[in-house]
Amino acid sequence: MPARTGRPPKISRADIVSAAHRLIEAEGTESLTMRRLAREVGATPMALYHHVHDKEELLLLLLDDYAAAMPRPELPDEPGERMAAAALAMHEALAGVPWIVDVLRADDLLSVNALWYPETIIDAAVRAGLPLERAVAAYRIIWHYTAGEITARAAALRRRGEGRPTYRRQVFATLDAEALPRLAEVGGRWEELTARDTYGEGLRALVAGLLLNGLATGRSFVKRSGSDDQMD
Amino acid sequence: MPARTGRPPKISRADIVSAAHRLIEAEGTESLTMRRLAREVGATPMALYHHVHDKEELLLLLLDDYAAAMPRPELPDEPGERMAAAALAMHEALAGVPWIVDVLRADDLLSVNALWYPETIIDAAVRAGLPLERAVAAYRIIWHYTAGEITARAAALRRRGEGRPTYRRQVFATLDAEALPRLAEVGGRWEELTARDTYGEGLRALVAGLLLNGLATGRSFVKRSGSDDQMD
DNA sequence: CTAAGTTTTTATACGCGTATAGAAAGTAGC
DNA sequence: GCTACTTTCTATACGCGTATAAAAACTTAG
Repeated sequence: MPARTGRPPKISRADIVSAAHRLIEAEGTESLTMRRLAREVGATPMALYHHVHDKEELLLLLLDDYAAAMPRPELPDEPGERMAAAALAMHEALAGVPWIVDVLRADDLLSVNALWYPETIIDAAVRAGLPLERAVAAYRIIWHYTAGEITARAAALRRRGEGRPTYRRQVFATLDAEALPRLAEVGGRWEELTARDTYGEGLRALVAGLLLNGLATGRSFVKRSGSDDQMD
Repeated sequence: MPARTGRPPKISRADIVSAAHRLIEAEGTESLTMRRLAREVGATPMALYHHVHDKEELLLLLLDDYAAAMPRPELPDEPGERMAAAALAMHEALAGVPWIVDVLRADDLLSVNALWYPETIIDAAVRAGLPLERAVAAYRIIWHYTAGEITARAAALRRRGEGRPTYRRQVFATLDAEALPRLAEVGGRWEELTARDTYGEGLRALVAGLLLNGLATGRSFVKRSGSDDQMD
């Protein structure tokens, strides 16, 4: 029964998504606006909203296509390495998407086709000996770190893009060396140091710490200080 | 010489910032728009732009006031605990600012009055035995994790605020249990598990891993996989 | 053929951040 | 007092995401 009731659609969700891909490819991220996209598919802006709930959903659909196309890396067997490798792949995938920041305000799962990453990381954590609940927590912690790093990376890129007097230079110029000796010591090297890619380093530290914590009976080398594990 | 040349200002940067504070206090974050704020100080919207570069700068100024007023916690002496305590304080401070997400797209330093946090964390890392460069890297890694966690937290709050069918429920409903066994195993408990506050846990793991890594001569328990420490 | 019902598309409008151009309101030099 | 010069503020406009209401284009029931 291909005959449906109601006015026949002029555009489809797939049309919209593929037009969005084309648009981004051809004219860059900034050209992807609902109005421009509507012109591209030959409809009015509001027509789009019958096919996607809002712009954020559209970006998620784009990301989903993107995630589906990403190659999945060979994974090492050792659980810790496996977690790290999957997280690095996730990071690499996200870092390649220029509009990612607009979608990273979402939660931890992103799109259906991206679920391979949490699945793999959680599975590796379980194989490392963590109970399922803690493995989920470990994944989320890794996710938070990853999303935060990507966001900062995008911000840094943006900063270089604009001409602005960097603000940080101003901060370090008017820095009170008595109150903030370490920062003063770093001084002008801040720019240089923060240009380095420390994702891998942080990730390895994080994984090491998570597995250490999860396997040991003692909670952590850091004594619990009373205010640091409330439930929100 | 209090006599300056040019048209005398009707409003000042301080006026704007304090009006913004009032506005947020009285009517919530969403009411803070440049146009509304202009009405509040009795000027046209564009007049504001002679005192702040853009809205993001305004938010940074607000955050700066906020950071100045935040109490600074007693810090333990043991370096690892000290790092964690400072980071927890930073996290707590940020988590209390509802519009923080709009400002977290910025970089690592935020505002002048917030510099106490990086200073303290870096100092503690140095006391723990890390060379200065690695201490800075450690701080940035902690920052990325913290910013990411705050962003996700805000997203979760937003999600609860809207009525939307959660999308995650939909994801887990149509989940391919063969391809994604761990996620299927978690199933409906995802919502519950991800509502938990894991910041403290992740932070302890991170600090432990960072200090482990920094002090040991070997790089990490994770073998370097070749693609994970490029410089960008 | 017509009337009702359903789905999709259009028209219009709102408030947003902010770019640009120029008017307003002072001081300083003559 | 007039003219320059400087600083600040106003007027207008653009494109953005999207809410709301109505029109358009079908199918189905009678």
